[in-house]
Amino acid sequence: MLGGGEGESSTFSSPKEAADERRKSPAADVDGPARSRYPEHGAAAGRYYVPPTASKESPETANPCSFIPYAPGGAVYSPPGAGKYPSSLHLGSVGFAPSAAGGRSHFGSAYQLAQSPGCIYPPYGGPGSALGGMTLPAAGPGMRAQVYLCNRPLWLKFHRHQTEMIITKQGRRMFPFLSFNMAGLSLTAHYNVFVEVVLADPNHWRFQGGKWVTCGKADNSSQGNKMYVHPESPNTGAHWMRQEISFSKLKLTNNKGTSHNTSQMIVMQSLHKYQPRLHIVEVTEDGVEDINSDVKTQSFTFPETQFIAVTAYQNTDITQLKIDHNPFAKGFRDNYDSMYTAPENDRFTPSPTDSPRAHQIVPGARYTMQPLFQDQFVNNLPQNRFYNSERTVPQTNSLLSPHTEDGASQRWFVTSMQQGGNGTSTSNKLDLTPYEGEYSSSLLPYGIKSLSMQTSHALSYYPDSPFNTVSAGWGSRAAYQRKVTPSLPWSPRPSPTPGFPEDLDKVKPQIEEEVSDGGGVISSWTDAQPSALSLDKADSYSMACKRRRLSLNVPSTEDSPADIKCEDLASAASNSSPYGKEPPSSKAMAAYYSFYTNP
DNA sequence: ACGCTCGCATCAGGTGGGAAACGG
DNA sequence: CCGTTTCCCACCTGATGCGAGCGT
Repeated sequence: MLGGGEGESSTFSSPKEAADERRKSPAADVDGPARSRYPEHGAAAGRYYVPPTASKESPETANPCSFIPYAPGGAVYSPPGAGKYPSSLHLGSVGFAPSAAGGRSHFGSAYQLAQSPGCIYPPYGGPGSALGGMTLPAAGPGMRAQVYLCNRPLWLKFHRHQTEMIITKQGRRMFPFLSFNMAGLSLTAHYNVFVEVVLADPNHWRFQGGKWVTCGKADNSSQGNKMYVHPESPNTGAHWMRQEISFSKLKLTNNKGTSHNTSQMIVMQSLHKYQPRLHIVEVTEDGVEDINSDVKTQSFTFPETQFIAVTAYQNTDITQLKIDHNPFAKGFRDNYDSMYTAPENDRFTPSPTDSPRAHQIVPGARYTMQPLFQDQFVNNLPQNRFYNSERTVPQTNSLLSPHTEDGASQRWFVTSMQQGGNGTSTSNKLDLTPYEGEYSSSLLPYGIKSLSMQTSHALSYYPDSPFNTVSAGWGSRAAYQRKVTPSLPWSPRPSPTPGFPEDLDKVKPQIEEEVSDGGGVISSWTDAQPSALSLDKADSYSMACKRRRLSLNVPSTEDSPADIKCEDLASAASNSSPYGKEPPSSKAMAAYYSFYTNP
């Protein structure tokens, strides 16, 4: 029913067993042989990520969509001994690109790079603007991979307030968690996929006066695991590209001495800023690095996933976002019940009948939350139904599902970096421009066509969700129609809204504006979407926040416009193809899948 | 009888809040 | 003293098992 997922999972009697089995793989075992190739944890202390535009007071930083330091010539923190690796990791890959003459990295080197002290954020050499010109490379060896941050809109929401991640002794999951879609891998080649978390800057941080300020130097002596190998590693390119690759089980801890579950925990220090990085390493079939081959490692960095590790939340805006978006924190939502019992007129938002975005506007658990919730937790699907691990659902749904009303469905895409290639880019900003046309069709072969929308049961895990037909971008939502109650007043799709292209036309320029504009992004969006946002998501959200604690630094209401923008876009995209009976137009896709690229 | 779906109960585990403990 | 960390709590989700109901 679910294509390859079930078949593969059948190998193991349980997810745990499957994971254990995979862990036997040298590559998958972070403590095993493969791992031994990585200079261990202590070395990570010296690795920093320093955005070229460094100053946190700069507009670049202030703008969630422009904080990405892609300037090729950007400042890079380069501790002594950092010079060994190509400074090409940031938003790019090391290797794989056939043309990456100057930047290719040996397979083994990539690992070292991942673990070695020194700079991991080399100048971004991309052109900065791949707008519209981007196409997916044909599958095959030697091509560059593209990686999409599936839940990027959610990450952006958090990033605007400086994301915080709780760390505990026993380990705390990340929220949002990392979730990617991949493309451009060789279908038959085997890859290890893992996440590494490194210091983002050399500072120690503290929350003072309602904002984060640096406070001395970071403790470079941090020890412990910095890597989390995806439990499905190693696996084929086809496997990785089939559906979302999520790291929902990844845990963060401050317990350096922990000896159990080290493979699932990343050790970090409180009040330090970290930057997760995704690595894709081509390996042999048995998961061993092929040291005889060149250019086998690609690394991707999404600046919006940067976060400060804390043992207790500092910024109440972050707390509120967590509560609003993390289903496990539903118990802390104070309007959970009222959202259901309140009369239509008393709600914070009209029913979706009035607007396809209505469910995103209400702060209540089952309104605002659900789509994001699905996004993040689709990964918790019974693993044995898929790939025994943190998989979600087939990319089929995530890419073309019409049930993608939430902006989280958008995929934010990073192509592997072309070393020394088109180094003409002077862009210091994240290129969020929706890519045009060809991408959708190029990507389709990886499952979109092969899997039926109805085959996915991802939403079966949210049977009570009125939005379970809404793909939140975790991409993977498929219609779970059986349990959807058509009579629900907020039924996400009472009548698919036609005219998506028109909406899209409005949305796309706004996104571009957001990307290119520094701090004015939010306001511009707000101004541009007077009616689209008429449901006052912003107001709803702010109201919700007002009923709770409010942090001193940023008015909660500022969140809304940006949030809406992302969600609105996805919503528009989803409307273009009700229930997936027809794929979105290339135009829709262009706006729907914005991406980072550095060809 | 058998297979399937569904609803319910149970349990494990994740969540932030808040108080207490810790430590510089 | 104050900032940080730890622990416990109530609440929630998700996985699982069981039995009832239904159709073949």
